[in-house]
Amino acid sequence: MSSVFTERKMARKKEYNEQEVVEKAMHLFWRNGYETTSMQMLEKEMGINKFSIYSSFGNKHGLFLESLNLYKSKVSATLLKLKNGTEGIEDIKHFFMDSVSFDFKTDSTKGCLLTNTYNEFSEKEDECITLQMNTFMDNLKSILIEKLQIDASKDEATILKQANYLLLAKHGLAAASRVNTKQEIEDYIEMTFQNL
Amino acid sequence: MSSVFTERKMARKKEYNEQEVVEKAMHLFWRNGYETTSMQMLEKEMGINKFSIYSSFGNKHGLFLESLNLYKSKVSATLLKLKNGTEGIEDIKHFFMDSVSFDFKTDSTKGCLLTNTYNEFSEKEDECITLQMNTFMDNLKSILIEKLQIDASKDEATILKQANYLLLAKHGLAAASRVNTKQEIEDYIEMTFQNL
DNA sequence: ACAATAACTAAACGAACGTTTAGATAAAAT
DNA sequence: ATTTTATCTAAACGTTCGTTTAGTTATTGT
Repeated sequence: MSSVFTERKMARKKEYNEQEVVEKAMHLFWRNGYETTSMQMLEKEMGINKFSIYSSFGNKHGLFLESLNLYKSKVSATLLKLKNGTEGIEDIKHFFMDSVSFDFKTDSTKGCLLTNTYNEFSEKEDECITLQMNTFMDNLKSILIEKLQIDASKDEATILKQANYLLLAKHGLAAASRVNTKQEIEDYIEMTFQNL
Repeated sequence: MSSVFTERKMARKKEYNEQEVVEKAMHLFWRNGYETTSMQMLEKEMGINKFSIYSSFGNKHGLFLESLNLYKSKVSATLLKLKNGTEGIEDIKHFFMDSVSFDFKTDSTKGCLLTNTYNEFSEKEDECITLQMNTFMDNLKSILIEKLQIDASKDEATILKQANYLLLAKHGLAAASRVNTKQEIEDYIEMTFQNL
């Protein structure tokens, strides 16, 4: 995304807002995945020409990274809420609920963009995406550990075990939000937290 | 796959065994997914020409279906073991362990072909694959319900809830087998069954 | 007013995809 | 031995992909 500082001499104004078109691109990637989404589809959905896409985002991959960042910025609110919580496991449970609500809000059949991306790119060899994914996962894991540590009675091994358990549960949860009903998912969350 | 009965007059013998080359195709699909695996890669891996692939399996999609069937036939042993078990939840737990062992046996980074396929095609609209996946999932779910019903003290609602929980857990498990260590996965299974 | 230039449209690019086909080869049938 | 035909090789097919480019339009600076 070109900075405002790099636009020295402006001969003609852009007829679109970059943030707005990224939002549209994000929804398309969210629904269809990276590979299945073609430049043609993006052109149509974003309402701008291929040339404009390339001049603003470099290439398809760059646009996808911007879409990922936008998604992350949108979920950062719920993540921050978890981070600032003081009630330990209850905060994590609320985070799970919030995540499901977020992914259900706009469209119930898309799941979590990050998890979808994680799945799609685990087969590929894309260092850039892999790094982004691992960073996010590691960050989430460390927050989970932090919350679990609030209960001082647990030893380090138990905490790590439970953090892993929750991370995998979150993964299954994201996948489920594309096929299961909201009730089934809430039941799943309920059961997941029964044995912590 | 052409039946032996359709080969009325054989003018020249096939230089390959169809079951053998499907096995090789399956491993390629397993590792890379459907879309990422190209006919060129399949040619090389299977050791036969594109013409031979098309004459034996119709097209890429047909070959993939055969690969799925082969995979299912391979996991059917562990599924049968679960079906014939009499110890309820303990059988399910063993089934989870067996599944992980199976997917770890050949290569630790491929996960479960069925789950991978389920993830990849959930975005697409492929009735044939979707039907195959749903059939398998429904079948597994009914078996889980059957095993949970062995404990007569549980009411129907609890059983359905637990079956869903286990189905989602199995999904998370399959995804995990591509990134987590065997120890982490066994810990996860242990925790999953703590409150059933 | 006019030159400079960024943003637009639309066509074309080369590469890769899944699929088909023309022709050579080898085994069976007569 | 010759014809027939299934299987082989290898080249080509038409599409679609992501990407680039040539040419037009609109805004800015002088």
